[in-house]
Amino acid sequence: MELTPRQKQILRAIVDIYVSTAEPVGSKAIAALPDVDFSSATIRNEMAELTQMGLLEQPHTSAGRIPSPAGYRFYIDELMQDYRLSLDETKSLHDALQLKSQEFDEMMSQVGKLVSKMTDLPAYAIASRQDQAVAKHFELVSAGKGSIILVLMLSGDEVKNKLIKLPVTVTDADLRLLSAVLNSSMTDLTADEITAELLDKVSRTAGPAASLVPLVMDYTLECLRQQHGDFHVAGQMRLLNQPEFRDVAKAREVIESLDEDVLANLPATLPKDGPVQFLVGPENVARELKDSSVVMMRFDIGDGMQGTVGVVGPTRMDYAKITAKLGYFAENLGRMFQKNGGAENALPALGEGKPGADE
Amino acid sequence: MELTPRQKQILRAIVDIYVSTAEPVGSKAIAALPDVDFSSATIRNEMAELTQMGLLEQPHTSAGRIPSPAGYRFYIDELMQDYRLSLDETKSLHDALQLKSQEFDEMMSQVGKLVSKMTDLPAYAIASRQDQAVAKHFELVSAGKGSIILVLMLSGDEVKNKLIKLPVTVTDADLRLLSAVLNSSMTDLTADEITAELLDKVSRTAGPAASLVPLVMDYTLECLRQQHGDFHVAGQMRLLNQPEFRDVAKAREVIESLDEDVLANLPATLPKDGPVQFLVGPENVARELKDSSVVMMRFDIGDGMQGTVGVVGPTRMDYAKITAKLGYFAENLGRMFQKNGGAENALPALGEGKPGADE
DNA sequence: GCTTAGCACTCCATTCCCCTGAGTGCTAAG
DNA sequence: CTTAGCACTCAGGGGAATGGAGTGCTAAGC
Repeated sequence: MELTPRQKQILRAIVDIYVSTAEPVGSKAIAALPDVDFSSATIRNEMAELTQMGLLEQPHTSAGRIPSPAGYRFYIDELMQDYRLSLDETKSLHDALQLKSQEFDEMMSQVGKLVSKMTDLPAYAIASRQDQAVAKHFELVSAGKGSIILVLMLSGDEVKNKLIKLPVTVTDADLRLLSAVLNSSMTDLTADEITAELLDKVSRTAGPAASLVPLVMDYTLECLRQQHGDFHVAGQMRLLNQPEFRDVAKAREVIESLDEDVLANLPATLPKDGPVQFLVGPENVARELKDSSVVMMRFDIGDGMQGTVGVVGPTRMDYAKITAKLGYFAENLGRMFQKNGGAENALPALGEGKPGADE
Repeated sequence: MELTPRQKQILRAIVDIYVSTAEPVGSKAIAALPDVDFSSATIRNEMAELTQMGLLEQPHTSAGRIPSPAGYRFYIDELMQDYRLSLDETKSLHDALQLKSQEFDEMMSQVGKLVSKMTDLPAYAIASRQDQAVAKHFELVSAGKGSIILVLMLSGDEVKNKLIKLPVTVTDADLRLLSAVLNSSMTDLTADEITAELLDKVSRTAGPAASLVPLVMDYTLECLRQQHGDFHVAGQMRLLNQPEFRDVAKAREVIESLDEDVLANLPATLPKDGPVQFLVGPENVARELKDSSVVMMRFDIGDGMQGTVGVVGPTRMDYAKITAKLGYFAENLGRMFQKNGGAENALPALGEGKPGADE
């Protein structure tokens, strides 16, 4: 798509104005801009052409123009300028960026709420593994009443646990033996490396508690295979702040798809190329989101984990500002999650960083 | 407040009709009911009196009547009849009542979603302790890189864990000694029973790892003192399905208060007397909820824990049906959470019941 | 004395219509 | 190629008219 510089200027102006007013933009409004020195008639001609090209749309004959999805896409790819966060904005972002919890999952949930609050849009956050997980340590603790608790430490200091009911009577000594065997044979292996033969071999050396091996390892494999953490959505109702969702029915459609569909389409919620990705209107797979846009950004958590935060809003979204804010989060969240940062950690009062899973 | 039988009949009819239609009820509508054999004029007279008594309201002169908050309250206290769930309803409740997760907190969150879905209203779920918690077992596991993971088993098979950075170098033997000391001196004690002196004494016998004692015990005390689990809200946007919230601004007010205020007012979200409690309109402490009602119900989780589920909706709510549904949940959730139910467990395919906290 | 038919009255909600104003596309002149 | 001018379109807002549901009151009936 080839646009003349003037066409670009007009398209950018239309996007910018429409994003902030939510009203179709007329030729006069553009002609009135300070750095525009051609008449509204000229602009009308250009606008007609841009409409022809599919970059603009007209709600009705006697209205101004609004950007089409393709128009937004062009804007994002070629016209958008880096938004510089104002001092006030930076400050309030910085102030908000205090994660109270020390529990990993709880932190992710707070991240979602935070991003939602700071962008005034529904947001989501999710953590996913980049590396293959391995078990680091097995611990079997008797919980009385014929059951034990399996505490499983994974790479990345994740801790999982599960109550297991004992199918047979097992002594403490048996449990200790089993723990020892598991810790010597089953640690540092990815899910793929844990073969049936290996399991078999371990069962044979596990002594009286051998019957527990399948129970323990089933759970372990389940944990190792789990690529994604929970999907945390927050601030769905902020969608109602957007004029395009003043119609409750529309809002509900989108919000419901957030609650349900996206969960089923997890992969779609992760950016594919680059740290930031935009899905404009119909670019969204989910039909319910065809009039909405998603901006998602990746951030680094360390320990072979990566996080993704995203916001959902009307296609008429301030992509530049949202990107800037998400970028701020991505940068600083990464730092906050890096528990090994120690004293270098730029943000104060973070406590322990990322503890294992908990609560 | 003394009402004649006929007045009661009329009030009940008005509530029932209004609840299902959301339209003010006129005298004719009542006269048309099958078991009403007095004329609309009589009903008008009675309605005037009920209005006088403050049990009914009139949106405007030429409209029918709607129940006032006091009217709802009277209805709940004296007129409401047990709603018998239809076979279909029971079936869909039963079918929905499958908690996929085996993690406690995750289960509570699912309970919230479930209740919301089945009542078509925003719902919340929260767990709280009835008994004082005590530590059952301490486990310290080296996590490499100069840090350890504390795994703490509490009464009720709750498991908590936390990553602790070591201020000093500690050998595995030191850790084992510390574990042993903690397990022999610090288990089965409530938060109150863990005195400064006791801590002091333990520190003195803990050997080289004594400096870890405060770190470990601070976290332990924090866990022991925590009376409530997370507050899980779900389905906020279902409020939009209610005609009284077609005005987005009103819905937002309520939804926002759900997200924020209620968290701060935790105690208010637990029923005070009896297993079920109704808060009608202005009976709500939060000003934002003064036009809404809350129905909350307690259920038993076992292990010294209790759960509370509640729904939030317009004062025009089908209190009887909601109560029946919540009751169904309360009864069956209780059973599902009782992990000791074993084979008697009425609902199939529940897995392990309530495992410790996790993820 | 309670109940009810009849009736005048009130007032909300809907519809219709008109009008205004913003914005366009086109044409012709610069 | 740009721009002034102009006829045309159409959404949205502001009454006015209309219909209808519901009430309160009065007077007659059981």
